[in-house]
Amino acid sequence: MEYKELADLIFPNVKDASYYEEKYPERDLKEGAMVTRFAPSPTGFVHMGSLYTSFSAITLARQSGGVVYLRIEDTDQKREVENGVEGIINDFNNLKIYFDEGPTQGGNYGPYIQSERRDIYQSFAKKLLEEGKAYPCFATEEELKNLREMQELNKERIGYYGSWAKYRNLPVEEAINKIKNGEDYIIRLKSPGDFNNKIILDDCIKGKIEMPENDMDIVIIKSDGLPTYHFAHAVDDHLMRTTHVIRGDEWVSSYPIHKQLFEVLGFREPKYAHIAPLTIKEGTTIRKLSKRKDKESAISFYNKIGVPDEVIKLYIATINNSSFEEWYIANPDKTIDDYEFTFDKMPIGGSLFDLDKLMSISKVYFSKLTAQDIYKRTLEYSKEYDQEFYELIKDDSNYLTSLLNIERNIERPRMDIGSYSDVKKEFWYMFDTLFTKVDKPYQDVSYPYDITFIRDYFTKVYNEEDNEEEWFNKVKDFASSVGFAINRKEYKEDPTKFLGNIADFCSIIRVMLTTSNMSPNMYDLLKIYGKDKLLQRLDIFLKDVNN
RNA sequence: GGCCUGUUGGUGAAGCGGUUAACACGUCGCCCUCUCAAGGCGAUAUUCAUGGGUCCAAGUCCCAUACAGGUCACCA
Repeated sequence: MEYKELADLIFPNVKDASYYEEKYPERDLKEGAMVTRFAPSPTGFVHMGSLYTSFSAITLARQSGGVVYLRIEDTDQKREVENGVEGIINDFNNLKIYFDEGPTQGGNYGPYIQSERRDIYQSFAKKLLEEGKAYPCFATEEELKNLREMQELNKERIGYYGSWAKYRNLPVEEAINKIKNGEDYIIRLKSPGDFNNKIILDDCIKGKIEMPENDMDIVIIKSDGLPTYHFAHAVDDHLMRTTHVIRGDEWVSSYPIHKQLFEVLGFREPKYAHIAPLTIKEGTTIRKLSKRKDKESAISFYNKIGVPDEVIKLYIATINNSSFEEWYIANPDKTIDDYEFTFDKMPIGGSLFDLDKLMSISKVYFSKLTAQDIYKRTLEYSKEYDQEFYELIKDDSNYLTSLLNIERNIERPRMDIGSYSDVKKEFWYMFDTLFTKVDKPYQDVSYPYDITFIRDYFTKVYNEEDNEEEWFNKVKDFASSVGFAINRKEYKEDPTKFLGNIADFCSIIRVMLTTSNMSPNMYDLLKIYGKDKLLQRLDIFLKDVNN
């Protein structure tokens, strides 16, 4: 009776908890369907870590025929970021990642923003108060600090528990009086636990973990009337009928609190899957990938360098399930959606984030695209990030597309492009505007012999109409006539008999056009560039190199 | 400090009591080739942090030690 009076005094105008139990009934889903969620705080943007965790929640729900929803955990008003919620939702939209329920699309289990659920938490807190399972605590910051110091001094476990919990057994009338006097307070759980008891977390990923039972009188409602993470977790995941709580493994150690909360509230406990964090090496130490320190943590980083979102997803799938990569190599025509992700293939410890690996996945990804596709996306990319290149390619899709087609429509396509920005790096020399901008394009080029014969090749031999075989035969004939070996073995036997090998001859042409001795197939490049322009570049080349 | 977790090659990792210790990235050779990318072949862990133990048999189970990470708020 006294408890009831106290509860009514603290929360006079909230609905009975049973109201919410009825409002949010058990979901009608088929056997084995998982209900998962992604529950970020509204920091304003999505980063690799959140993408990684949400990926598991989403795929597991989808492939089991279940439901995944987005819940915003904004119970810390001090951490409020302007437009934080919108930012996150926008990022997910841009990545084409969709939730079944959430702040924007709604759903039957909302609201999906915790600050809008205040009354719900208070109803359940009131219920606990009425049952004597929670109590108001009037401890000041000062008192708590002293308590901590005392515990440190005595080498006791630190925290608000057992006999240290000063207000736990405060007579109810006194509590009522204090409240009526306007004293500040918060609501704490009256923990029924014993630290010497053992409980077991049967984690879907990590397996069985034994931990001591919780005996801390943790805060459930803060002085601003909002719940702590722990309390909100229990209430929300119960009411939203979550079956699998998939979250970062920094939460493992608070599991005893959560288990107890579910018990005290009379809720059925969900299954837990604790995901190991993405880590990064800094010098010799390994630490969690930080959204503030690490540039490769931001999705915008990949947008900027032109790595497609799909590649990020592929990379995440690769580290999320150890056998995905092998499967994907064996089934190149399938997509992520065709793969069945399972808990037992998820990493238990942290995974080191590896940008090299991501770029390698990207190259494979690009090699499967069509030239038209790459052109279209490069156009979009350069419009935003490289205006100069955009102007060069926007009105002539054929030119770039034909370049991108070199060695593409074959069984083993080229794998040298890993981002939209690589397109320019790969073909810049094919655009005169870019080429003439370079100060001395051939400054590092020199030959131990006179190369003016190359003019003869272009004026007398080179014919744009030739097919590749004819072209190469003529190259060989000409090279041979000016003193190059056209047979590798012959050249190896006695190099002094020749000016160089056929490869060296080809390299002169290649360097002339590209300034580099690495390039895609030369026959195609020459043909696409065109003979008239080749002669112009030849002039520049001979002038510069002879200097 | 308490509690929890992890430690397999240059890197990410597979492995669940008996395998030549997968696979991928990287690196290095050779082959192919007009170059590069790709591709083919091969080399990169006599050994799974260290020390004990259990067992006919241990990377795999147990115990210690070391190192690394997480967590111990009116933050999530």
